[in-house]
Amino acid sequence: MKIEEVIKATVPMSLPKKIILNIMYTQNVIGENFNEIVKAHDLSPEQYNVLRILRGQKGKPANMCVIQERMIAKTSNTTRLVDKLLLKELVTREVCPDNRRKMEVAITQKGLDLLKELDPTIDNHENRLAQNLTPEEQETLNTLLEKYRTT
Amino acid sequence: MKIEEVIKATVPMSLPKKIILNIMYTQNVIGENFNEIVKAHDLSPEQYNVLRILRGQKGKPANMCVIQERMIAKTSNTTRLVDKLLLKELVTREVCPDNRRKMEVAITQKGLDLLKELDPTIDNHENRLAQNLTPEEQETLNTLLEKYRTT
DNA sequence: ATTTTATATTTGTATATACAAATGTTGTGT
DNA sequence: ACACAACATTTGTATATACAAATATAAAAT
Repeated sequence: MKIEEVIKATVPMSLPKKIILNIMYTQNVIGENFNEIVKAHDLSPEQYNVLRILRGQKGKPANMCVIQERMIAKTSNTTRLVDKLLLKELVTREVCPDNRRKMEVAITQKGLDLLKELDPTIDNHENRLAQNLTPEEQETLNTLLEKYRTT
Repeated sequence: MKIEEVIKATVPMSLPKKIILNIMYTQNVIGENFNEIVKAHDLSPEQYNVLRILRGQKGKPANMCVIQERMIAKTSNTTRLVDKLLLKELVTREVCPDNRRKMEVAITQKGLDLLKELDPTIDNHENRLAQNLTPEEQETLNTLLEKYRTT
């Protein structure tokens, strides 16, 4: 469905404007599905994201600003996200012995188990959308997005 | 900048996953800039969006569900967005005489003036990002995004 | 050693969002 | 006409987000 149909545009739009609306709307479509998946396991998308980052650390704990800089939405409130994950015992949080300003956050076995349980559904979601494109088109889309946002 | 660098990925990712992260992150970059622009005029991005929709009506008022279906984020609370715009006298809201369930929302001259003032900055923002791509690449990006989210 | 500056995280608060329930109105079937 | 379903919008509420200010620690400057 063309973006003009999605927003039922009444006036013609420039190509740059269409691109922006297209990206915004596509993100929304992705987000809605993603939200449903993680919500079924009592996670918010951002909470899932933090767990994913911590798993990527492969056992090494991450401090708050490392988590922050790896998140997609750079303005998320990491403290409160980690608070929520702590309550569910999906992560641990301790003061860093080398630098008492920093916190060491690590994923627990329970957190790893939850991610493992979610993995197939998430992968499926990612692949289902990408299947609309050939592998070459997928590469092109990826490259164009990166080029597009070059400052 | 490649998406792997943006989120400082420690493990290799599938192409479908990269595309999703790329779209989410690009939307974030766009959104941050856009937010700054409209915030300088005391609007939220969604408030701007409603004004834009109303201008597209060319004088004809729109009722709430028409506004809703033209928005990018389909879960926005249109009532409260219009409340805010009313307070600033950027729109009017009256009960529809033909069907008292419906409301007729229209943009005021003050609203039109505000949009006109914002237009060059918004266009500039849209064009600046698109300039990183050739016109052909812009077309391709647009087409691929639409194909990507085909259900 | 003490003040200043920079860093890391947390907290407060106002606003926004998501989603269910409530309200009021219109259309339909009997 | 009356009951009931469908529709359009609003309201309540819990949670999330954005952003500034506060707190605590460490590093640098004097």
